[in-house]
Amino acid sequence: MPERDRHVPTDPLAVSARLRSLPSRLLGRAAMHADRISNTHLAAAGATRWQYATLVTLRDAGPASQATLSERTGIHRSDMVAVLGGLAEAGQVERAPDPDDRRRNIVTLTPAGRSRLRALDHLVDQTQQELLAPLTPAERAELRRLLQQIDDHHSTR
Amino acid sequence: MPERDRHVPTDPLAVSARLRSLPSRLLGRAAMHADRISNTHLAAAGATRWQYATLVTLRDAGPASQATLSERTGIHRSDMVAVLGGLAEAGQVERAPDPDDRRRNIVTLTPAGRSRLRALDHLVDQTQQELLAPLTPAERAELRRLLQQIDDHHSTR
DNA sequence: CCCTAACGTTTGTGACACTAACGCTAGGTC
DNA sequence: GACCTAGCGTTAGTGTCACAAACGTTAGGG
Repeated sequence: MPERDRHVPTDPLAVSARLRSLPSRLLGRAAMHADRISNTHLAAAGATRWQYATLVTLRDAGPASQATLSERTGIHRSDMVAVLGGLAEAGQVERAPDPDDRRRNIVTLTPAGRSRLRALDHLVDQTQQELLAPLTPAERAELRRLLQQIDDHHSTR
Repeated sequence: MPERDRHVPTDPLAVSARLRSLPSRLLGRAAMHADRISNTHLAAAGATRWQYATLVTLRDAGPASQATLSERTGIHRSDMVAVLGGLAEAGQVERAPDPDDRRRNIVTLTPAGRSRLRALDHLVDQTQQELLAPLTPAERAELRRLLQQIDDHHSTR
């Protein structure tokens, strides 16, 4: 006796083609994977993405006030407080009042922070490899280029 | 008298090149822009991204239980409750117990939901245009392809 | 009759981006 | 001098998103 199609089994994998091709949705999902991967790896080393971004910025652009660090990293200044708190507590960063403007803190990378950063650099590179595993080198470069165009376009305005 | 360079003005725009080129960071920033744009437009129409995804999935893959809808949309089943609650309250969806399995609710798109969805389709298309404005049609297709590869690779495992 | 498992639901968690407000300090202008 | 405006670091709170844990209900197999 042939199966009566009660419920019309409705394959759960039948995702809408429109939904699957929406760029905003694809971006969200890819970013979700990226977040999960990099958070996992960084957490295993006892660090966070914000801490890494702050350390890199201090190394590449030099000591700066918290407000300047906020602009450079894109981390909100009210979140920067805790980030620097953690880094200072770990001795990777020094927060000293600016003698020329006592509203400011001048944040400096310590030797400990610098060596810590080298380890994290290595780790972050691995996460990028894992994230971009299915892409060829040329495709990775193209993806970077396209994403940078989108970010620039919506950031500068 | 020439300006003495106290503070070493430290251009706030001096973002680290390494940080700016990190794919995971670029993905996060692009997704942030995408979220902001689509949330703004959908909120103006009194809808959310989750509601839209659910409506589209119901239209394209047919009536289904909440659990099946969760798998198809990627929305967690504990969040799906409120989404369907909102849609049902607005009369865009009907939630009826499955006579063949009383654990399940069969969710169906109503005519009101269908016409509402047509309006949202239009609106969502506009957000994609706005998001991808700086890219050529060929670049948009390439971006979709690359993002889909990343998503597929990290979803199927 | 158990046992296992799936379903819908409620409650809570954590990361992220952001707003609002506060005390303090700097740098004018009257 | 007194006054005002604005930037700084800080705290507390908001909203979205993805998810975990647990509970009562129902199905179905040994």
